[in-house]
Amino acid sequence: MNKSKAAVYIVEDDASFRKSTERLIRASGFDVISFESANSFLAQAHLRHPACLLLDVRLPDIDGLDLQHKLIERGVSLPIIFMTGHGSIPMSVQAMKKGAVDFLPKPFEVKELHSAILRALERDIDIRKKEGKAKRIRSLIDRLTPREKEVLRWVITGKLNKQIADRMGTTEKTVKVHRGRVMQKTRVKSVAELVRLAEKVKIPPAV
Amino acid sequence: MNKSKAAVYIVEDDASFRKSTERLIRASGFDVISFESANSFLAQAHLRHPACLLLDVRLPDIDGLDLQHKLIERGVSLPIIFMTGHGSIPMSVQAMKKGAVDFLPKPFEVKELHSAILRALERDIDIRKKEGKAKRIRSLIDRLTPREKEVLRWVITGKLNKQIADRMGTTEKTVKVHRGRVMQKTRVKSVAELVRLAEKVKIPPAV
DNA sequence: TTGTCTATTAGACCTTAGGCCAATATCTAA
DNA sequence: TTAGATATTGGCCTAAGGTCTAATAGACAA
Repeated sequence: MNKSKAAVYIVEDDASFRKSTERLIRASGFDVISFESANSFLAQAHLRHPACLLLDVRLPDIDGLDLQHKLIERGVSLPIIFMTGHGSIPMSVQAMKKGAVDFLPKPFEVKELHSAILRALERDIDIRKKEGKAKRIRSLIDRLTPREKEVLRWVITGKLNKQIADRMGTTEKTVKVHRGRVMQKTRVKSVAELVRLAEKVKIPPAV
Repeated sequence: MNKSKAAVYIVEDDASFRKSTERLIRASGFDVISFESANSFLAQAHLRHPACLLLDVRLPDIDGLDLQHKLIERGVSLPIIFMTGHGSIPMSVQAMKKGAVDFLPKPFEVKELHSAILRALERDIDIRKKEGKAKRIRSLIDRLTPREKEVLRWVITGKLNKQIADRMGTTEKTVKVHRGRVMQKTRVKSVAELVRLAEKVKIPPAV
């Protein structure tokens, strides 16, 4: 949406390079928050969004690639653009395999950096949107009782109430009640919507 | 499945390197089919599968990266492993961005090549499986008449027959008939299955 | 011209789904 | 012990889905 409010995190130990890059990015209309080490960045409790990370590979404490790995492990899906003065092909390949948006050898063109940032921010917006949606859906589904969840899985499998009752060892009447509550609690008005909802949070159909 | 029958295509102009690589891969139990130029590879009418492509970046006719691009344009989803003696970081990054499985600077370890091939073949199997499934589904859906397709889209949106009839300017009866035929032709027994089917071939719900 | 495919509609009939009200039983937390 | 959540079932009634038979009509191909 409003990209002028987007944040670009920079983790770079070379002070002069960091500052000049900072100025450059600010000039493009982004907010910049910089760090001179990986750990000081990790100490950040809260990340803004949309945002992306401009990351130097060689750092005093943690290697840039290791930081990338740590973020993935923690489930932080912040798009990363690597910068490096002494990179190698295997290094760049590894970074890209793990989902980096780009890998820029210093010195690089301002245009390249700018386009990489735009791509990274777009990706962040995309991811956040999906994550947000999945979160909202999960919170709805968490309100279902165990029995209701069971019915949900059979319903999205396409089974009739009668069949569900058989498999669950109960009566059709009971299934109907559970089913009705599932529809209420998940706020959908049709099985089709329910199936789509379940897909988004990867609830598999029952056996 | 049976990886011993997998094919590895090699496109490499350096004859000695090509032959030694060929031997190496054959020793791992794969079939190898090699070419000394991109065009001779492109002339191949039919690709085997599972398979992957070991591609040199610098070639006499077409650049390896351009070949990758051409394959993508043609909708050929063959996993590619690049090899190169004079590569650069931007080159490897570009290749990876476009979906290469790996990018190996010569000389590389046999182990690396081997693991890259295994990953590439697995990816190919995955892709083929999905493509095959999508193809089968599309062939089912192609047998639907225009009117039936229209009904299909409304059904997977979760609309009632009555509502569909309104929007299509016809009667509920007619919708029921179309709907019944859609279920028959697509061989599903429930709306839930139909929704899942449509998802797999990316048929969007109606407005 | 004839025949097939497609689209449309009707009527009859049966099955499913879903909502409303009421009641019972269990279990847990306050 | 009591209130609340959960699971269960029944009866009753309406709406919606699904199938079958049958008929009409236009488009297109042999």
